[in-house]
Amino acid sequence: MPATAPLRSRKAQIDRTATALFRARGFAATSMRELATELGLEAGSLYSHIKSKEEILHRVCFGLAEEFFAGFAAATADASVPVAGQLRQAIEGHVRVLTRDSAASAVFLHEWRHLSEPARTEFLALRDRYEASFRELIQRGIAAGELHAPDAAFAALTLLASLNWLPAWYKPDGKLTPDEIAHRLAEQLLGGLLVNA
Amino acid sequence: MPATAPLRSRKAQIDRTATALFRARGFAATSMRELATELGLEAGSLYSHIKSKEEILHRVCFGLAEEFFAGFAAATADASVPVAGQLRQAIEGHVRVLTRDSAASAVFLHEWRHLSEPARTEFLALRDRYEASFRELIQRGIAAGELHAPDAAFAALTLLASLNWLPAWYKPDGKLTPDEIAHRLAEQLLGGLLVNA
DNA sequence: TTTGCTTGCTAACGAGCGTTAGCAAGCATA
DNA sequence: TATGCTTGCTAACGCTCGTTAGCAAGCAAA
Repeated sequence: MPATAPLRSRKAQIDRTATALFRARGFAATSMRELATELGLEAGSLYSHIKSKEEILHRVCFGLAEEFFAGFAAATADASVPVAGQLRQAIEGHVRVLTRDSAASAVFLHEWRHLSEPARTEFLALRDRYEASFRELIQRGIAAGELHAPDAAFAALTLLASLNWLPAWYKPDGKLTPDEIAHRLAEQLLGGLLVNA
Repeated sequence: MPATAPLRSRKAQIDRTATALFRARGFAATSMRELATELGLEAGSLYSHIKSKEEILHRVCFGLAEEFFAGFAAATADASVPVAGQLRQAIEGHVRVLTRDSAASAVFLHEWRHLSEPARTEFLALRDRYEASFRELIQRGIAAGELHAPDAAFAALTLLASLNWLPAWYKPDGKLTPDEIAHRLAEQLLGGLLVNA
């Protein structure tokens, strides 16, 4: 009995609110009653829209994984671009996803461990594949003489680490726009990678 | 009725085991019964040694904070060392703490949010102070012409981010020793900061 | 031998958890 | 008017949670 038509589907509202709570309190410490209250509902009512608490987490984690892959694919689609440029675009794409929905990103980064099997293993496989993509890109950059690093795997981990800390401090109303942040991060991180820094 | 004298106090054993569980499952998802089982005890027996579940978390978080501050103080004690050298030592000190007890480090980095007030606010103040120390060190390095970065605060966040990802992938029996990791991280991160990279 | 500390047990408490069953109101479509 | 989908309620289920009370065994010091 909705008084006004919901802007998005109720399910999407639940996902959004749950994501914010999961980020703030953690998945395990967020109760369905808390989530329902935040939405002005009773706990039982949630189950008209979702199957389980974990289903929400699953959707958030795998949904964001898709976004990250899409961003990387777009950044590396044009093979005529120098590898360093592709890496810069991949960094900016990654940051764009992180800033577009930093709550979901934080959940993606930290709460996946509460997925039960086999989802957990599937998720880790996706994450490994994503990291491998960066590693291979850096490797190609080293081979092409555009980048320098003692260890591509090490460099990839460090690079993603720097980026992934972003949701911990990013505020949408901060003085830096997402694009400025992305650009600055790319500059600073590539400064340690580019041959002629 | 201990058959053999405990190597360390029972309390310390509880802390260590709890830390490992908190890291693996998260604070909220770790039950006292699980912790007790891991130690070969019943849940109620834990309370002969500790006051509460949160007390363990408190000890771990604030204990590690002390270690980080001690490392930083040692790294920056000698004012005759160039600032870049002090920063390198601070990085290595930070990595040393992270690798010496990566489980406790992971808890320190991610589970502090389950501290209740006022401990939570106190903890965040400590963390802010630690970040500020790095920021000021970088600032001094920029002022002295030893480092270059568009924004010291930004550089400090990025630097700590790279380091703090370490507990997520560090394995004590990996091919790199803690010192090698520390050195390599310092190289790569300073490579983007040093004037003559 | 007495005292007291450390260590551990069993049993239970009140509370909160995720989830389900059954029902019903409003709405769009046929 | 009839059908069925969306949305929401109340009440309750079985279960697990952190924690406490009361008791007792082993040991070290007095």
